[in-house]
Amino acid sequence: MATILIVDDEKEMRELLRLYLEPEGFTCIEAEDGEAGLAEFGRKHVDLILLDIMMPKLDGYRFCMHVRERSQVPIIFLTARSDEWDRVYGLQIGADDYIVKPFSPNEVVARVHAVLRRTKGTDVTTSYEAGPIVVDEKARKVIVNGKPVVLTLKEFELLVLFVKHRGQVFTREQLLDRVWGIHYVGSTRTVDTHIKTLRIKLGEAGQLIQTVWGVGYKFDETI
Amino acid sequence: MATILIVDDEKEMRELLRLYLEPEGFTCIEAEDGEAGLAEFGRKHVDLILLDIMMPKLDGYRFCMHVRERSQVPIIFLTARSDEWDRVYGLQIGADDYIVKPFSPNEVVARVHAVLRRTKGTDVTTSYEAGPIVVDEKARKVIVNGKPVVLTLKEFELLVLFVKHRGQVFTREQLLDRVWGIHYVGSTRTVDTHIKTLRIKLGEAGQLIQTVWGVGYKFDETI
DNA sequence: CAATAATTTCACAAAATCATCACAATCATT
DNA sequence: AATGATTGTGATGATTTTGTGAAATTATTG
Repeated sequence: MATILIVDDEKEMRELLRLYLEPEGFTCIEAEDGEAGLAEFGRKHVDLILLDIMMPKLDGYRFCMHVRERSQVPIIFLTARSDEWDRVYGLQIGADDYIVKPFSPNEVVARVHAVLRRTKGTDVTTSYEAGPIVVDEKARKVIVNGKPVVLTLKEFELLVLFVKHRGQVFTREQLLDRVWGIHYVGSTRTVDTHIKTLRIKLGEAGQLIQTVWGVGYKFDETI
Repeated sequence: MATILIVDDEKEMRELLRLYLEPEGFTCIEAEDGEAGLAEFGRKHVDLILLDIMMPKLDGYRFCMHVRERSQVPIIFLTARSDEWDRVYGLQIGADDYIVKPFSPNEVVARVHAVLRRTKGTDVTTSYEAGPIVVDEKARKVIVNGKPVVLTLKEFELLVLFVKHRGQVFTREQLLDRVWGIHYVGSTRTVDTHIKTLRIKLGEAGQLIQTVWGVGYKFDETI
C-alpha cells in the first residue's frame, strides 16, 4: 500500500501518527527535520508527505518548495494554529491539505485517504503495452491493434491490473479486492461476467486473458 | 529565454515565484528590496520585473519610477490587495500588469507570458489550438471555427485546463481542486453544470469534452 | 442600490453500468 | 463415460452515474 513520509521534529508526534496510520496498512517513514526528510525522500519511493511547518534547520515551507522542484507528491501540512495555514495557502505553496493540531486519529486517516484518492492517477508514466494492446491509464484509453476500444470502468481497471501484473494469476477474491475494493460484498461470479465482456471487447486479444482452472485468471502474452 | 527580476522582501515569495517560472524556461534574478533591485537591474539584462509594492527602503512605487527613468522594461506589480493597484494605476506609473496575492502558479506564468508577448511579440505563445478550438489564455478569448465564443470565468478555466492537458482524464474532485481551489466546499455536481454550459457554448466542438463514465471528464480530439 | 451576470444547488429524467440468476459448456477425476 | 465442480454466457432488473432545466444564491457592474 501507500508509503507515507512523516516529517516532524517531535518524536512523540511522529510515533503518534505512525500509530494511527500503520493499522490502516500504510508504511511509514520518519524524519526529524527538513534536511533528513529530503534525504529520505530521495532514497525511497513516497506516496504522501505529512509535514510539520515549524521545524529546525529546514522549515516546512522551504522543505515543501524543495520537494515541489522535483515531484508532485501530495503533501499535507500539520499546523499548530489555523492561521499558519493562511500563510501556506496564501503562498500557494503547493500543499494538498492541512490538519490543525491537535487532531483526532480519524481525522488524520480520513484526510490521508482523501488526498490520496484525489491525487491518484496524476503520476507521469501511464501507458502500458502488452502485445497488441496499449493501455493509457491517464487518458483511460485502450487501443487494440491500432483501433480504440471503449471499456467500462470495471473492465478498464481489470485490464490495467492484468497488464501491470502480466503473468500473475489472480483469484476472483483478489480481483474483487483490488478493482472493486475490499469492502465489496457480493458474488465472486460477478468477476466472470466482466471478464467475459472484456474478452469480447478485446476481440482476438481477449485470449490473452486466460482462465486458470480452479484458481482464477491471468493475463499472459505467451501461451 | 527571458530573464526575470523578482523584487520582493519575502524570501519565500521570491523562491515561490522562481519555482513557478524556472520550469517554464525563464531565468530568475532575486532582489530583496528596491535598492538591491536597482543594482541588479543595472548589472544584468532583464526582460521583465516582478515587483512587490510593499518593501523596506525603496518601495515598489519609487523603484518603478527609477526604472522608468531609463528603461521601458515591462513591470508586473504584486499587490496584497486589489485597491493598491488603483494607486499604481492612478499614478500612471508605467506598470504593465498586476497580480493580486494570493495567486496561482498558472496565473503568474500566464501573466508573465502575456506581458512579454504584448511588449515584445517574441515570446512563446499563450494560445492553444485543439481541433476547431483556439484558446488565447492571455486575451482570455476563445474562438471556435473562426467565431468568437464568450465564456464565463469557470468555463474558461475549465477549458484551458482541458486543452493544456488534452487526453488526460480529470475526476470532478481534481477539476474542483485545480479550477475552484483546494478549499472549495460544495457539491461535485457543480462541475457537471459548468461542463454542460461549456459544451453548449462550444457547439459541435463541445463533443470534444468527453464524459468518462464513473471517473470524470477529458478533452480528446481523437475518439 | 438595482440590475445583471455568474455560480451553485436541486430535482428529476435519461443513460450507462453493474450484479445476479439460470442454464449451458467445460474440465478434472474416477 | 459418468459425475461433480467450475466456468461461460445471455438476459434482466437494480443501481449508479450523468444530463438537464429551473430555481436559489452569490458576485459583479453600472
